[in-house]
Amino acid sequence: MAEKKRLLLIDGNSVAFRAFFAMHNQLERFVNHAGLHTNAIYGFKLMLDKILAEVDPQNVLVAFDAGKVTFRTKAYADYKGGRSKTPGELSEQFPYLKELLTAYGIKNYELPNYEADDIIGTMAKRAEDEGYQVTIVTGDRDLTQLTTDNTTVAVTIKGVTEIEKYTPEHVLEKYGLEPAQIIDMKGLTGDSSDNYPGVTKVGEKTAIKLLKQYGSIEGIYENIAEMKKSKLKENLLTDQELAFKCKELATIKQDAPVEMTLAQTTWNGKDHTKLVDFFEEMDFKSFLTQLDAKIPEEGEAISHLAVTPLTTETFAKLDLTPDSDISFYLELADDNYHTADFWGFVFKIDEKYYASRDVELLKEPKLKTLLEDERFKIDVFDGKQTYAALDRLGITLTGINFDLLLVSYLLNTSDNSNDLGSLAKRHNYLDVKTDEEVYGKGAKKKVPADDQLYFEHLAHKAKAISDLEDQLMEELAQNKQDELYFEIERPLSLVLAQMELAGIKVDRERLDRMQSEFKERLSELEQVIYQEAGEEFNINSPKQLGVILFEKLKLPVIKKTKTGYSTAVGVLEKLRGMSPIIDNILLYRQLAKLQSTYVEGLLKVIASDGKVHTRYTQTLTATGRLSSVDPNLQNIPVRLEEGRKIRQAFVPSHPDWEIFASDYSQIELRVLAHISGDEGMQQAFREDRDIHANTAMQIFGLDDPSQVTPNMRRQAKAVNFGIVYGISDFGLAQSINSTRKQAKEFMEAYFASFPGVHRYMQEIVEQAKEQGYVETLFHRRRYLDDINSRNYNLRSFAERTAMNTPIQGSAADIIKVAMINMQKMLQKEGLQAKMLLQVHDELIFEAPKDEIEKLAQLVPQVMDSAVSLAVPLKVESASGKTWFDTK
DNA sequence: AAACTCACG
DNA sequence: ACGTACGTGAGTTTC
Repeated sequence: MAEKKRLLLIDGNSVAFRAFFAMHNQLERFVNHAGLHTNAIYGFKLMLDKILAEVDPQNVLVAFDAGKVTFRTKAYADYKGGRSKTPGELSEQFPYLKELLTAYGIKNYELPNYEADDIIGTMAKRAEDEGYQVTIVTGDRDLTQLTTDNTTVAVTIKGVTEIEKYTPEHVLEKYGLEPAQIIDMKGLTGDSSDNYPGVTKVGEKTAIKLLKQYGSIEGIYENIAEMKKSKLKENLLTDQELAFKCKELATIKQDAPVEMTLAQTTWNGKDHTKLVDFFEEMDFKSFLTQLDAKIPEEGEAISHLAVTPLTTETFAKLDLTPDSDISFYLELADDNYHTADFWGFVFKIDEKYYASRDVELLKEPKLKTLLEDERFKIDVFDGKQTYAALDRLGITLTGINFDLLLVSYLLNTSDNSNDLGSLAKRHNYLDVKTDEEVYGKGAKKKVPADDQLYFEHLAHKAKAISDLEDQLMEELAQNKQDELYFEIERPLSLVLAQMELAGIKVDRERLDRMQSEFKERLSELEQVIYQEAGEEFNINSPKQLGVILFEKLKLPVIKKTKTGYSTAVGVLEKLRGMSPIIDNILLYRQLAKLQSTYVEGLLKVIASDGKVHTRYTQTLTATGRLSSVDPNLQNIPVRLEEGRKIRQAFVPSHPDWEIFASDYSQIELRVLAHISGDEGMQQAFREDRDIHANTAMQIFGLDDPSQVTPNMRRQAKAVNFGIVYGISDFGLAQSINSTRKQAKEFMEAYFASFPGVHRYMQEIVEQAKEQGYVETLFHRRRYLDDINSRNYNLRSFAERTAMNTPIQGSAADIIKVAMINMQKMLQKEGLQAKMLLQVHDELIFEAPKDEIEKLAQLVPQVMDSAVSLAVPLKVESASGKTWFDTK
């Protein structure tokens, strides 16, 4: 069967609105030389590119609303009444949006008396009758009523380039309704944005329930006599006329007098000249560069580069001076650079490229010097990885200048892909493929056999590093992030590499013993649980466990997940005492976790030197924290005694050495006291008071610490946590197992006691809404795209993030500074001690016994002088034979 | 690959 | 009317 023709229909007003508000926080950054706002045009263009590439349509039409008066306003005077006026910054963009469409070769259409929806409905119907496959793009979920087997409705979510596609199956899955029933639902619920009310007290949930039972509004009223007396029935009867009216309003016309024919919507592609003119007029520089990059060869083709395969013979050609512009890229077979096979390397030296598969060449004096002599400044992608991998070849990388990965992350902490190709694309640099494109993925991943193809890919990487340097460093400077890069992140990358390379010694025998102990206890527990359940099942399967607990044993269901019963710890704890099986399951879970994740997990990653070498991800978290992988050494158990014993397996790498650990006490709350300027809180820290007890006194209105009960302190501690996380009454209530009302009272009492904190919370959210991002003490920046969203959940989440990120992120900044200073200090003092681990607010070392005393003095001193805040930083230390003993 | 659960700060 | 505490990584089951 021949492939169907495809028609793309776009709801112009709706998508423009979405684009405008999605980029609302960027509003003032998108203004062209003539003073025109361009954010909606920009967003619209991104959406167009994406959907055109995806659908590859033969016909395209963008429909617009013609004006305020439509047949709906005639039928219902208040239709769309009370809707706030379109902002001037948006309405001025519409004429240019139409210009954009013209340049894209796309027709647009509007029809007096009708809305864009009706044009779309009508065209969709006509096209379907002609055997087309139709895709509709809109920001308005109401259009899902048009969904059929041949019409897909793509609703923009979260900005404009992400879409959710509705097929009849998806509508059914999402609402439990047929597409045609959407209008019945709207009739019942009304639509506040269109200002028609529907039936009193009927929301989505109720509407869906009614429609599942009666099929349609008509069906409901035919059977209403049989419904038993209820408030709902009363409301349905009172608002009967309204329900039918609203259904009519919600129904999209499929027979509007649209004059545009299907044939007239044929799409013949973009008009390149017009596009260039238009982008120039809009000052869309990045789009212009993209056009240029794409001109040489139609489509996705990448330019060719001449690469010299490097051999001992071709060394002679290398023309090097310290002034040379050098980029270096080392290719590895997978992302564990401590163990990965070497695939090759490339140098860009001025305008020439040299590549080889044989990394042994790097050991040749000429190249080794190039990498090790600090007079040569080298640009890289991921300096930490390059440093650590070269260390395996006995080479110490020195003179790192520009680190593309690191700089790109600092510019936007949400951009955390670590593929050079994808990362370059996000900076509008398209002349390098992704690794997946060149190497394939998963089991199929392999290095290309063809030298030409492979070396060119490497060369393009080196070129991208080099080409992006100026632009990104400029942006860094504009953001006032130079210090963050030069003084913190870049030096830190080498400190981290050294810590990873040092690794921490693991006592394999100890883990082996734990493994057999856990194995025995687990199988005993297993038998007991089977007995109590009356049958054998997989205890590790939440699904099977749910059936046992809630169906067979008929225990009450506390919480559901989207696929079934929740069996999480919180739930099981509520069921305690109702059946002996619960305690056994909890214990089983605890031991199974320790066994699989920690005992067996750790045993699996012990290297041949008897150590584990984690990798710290420096460019991942949105807040600036590190993370640790393979293994994760930042979540080794500590809270429960049983789990804490895992730490006995972490030992010094030499006899007569010890483990030494120091941690910041309450660093996040101290940071908060500093940045909020709250006098009372600062005072409490200056006097080194128990901060949770202090909070308890404040919120319970006590005047003496002796009046603070353990329970009050516990609740106050939860409030302090809540404050750091960006408080919500709901979240706090959950954490102290209390009511929302109670939580709200705590919050109010807290804010009354700490007015500076209250003011900070309001101001930071305000600031985030205005500039679209928040910053830490050292100008680490996190963009909050949803901060002005109309979606309550998205917006609330962004608001909490705005409150939390400067706190969590500044604490991360501080310990990073401490780490750099510490590494220098160890060197300066000529100590053998080694810094091994960082766990967000603590540093872990190993050292000869006779250096411990010195460390106990030095480490806290370095840590608490990392920055100077309005409150002192407090550091606590401990040492012992194993990590377990540093308490 | 997604969902669930649970370990850490 | 709605559903959230902030930031992570990893193991197991299920589809």
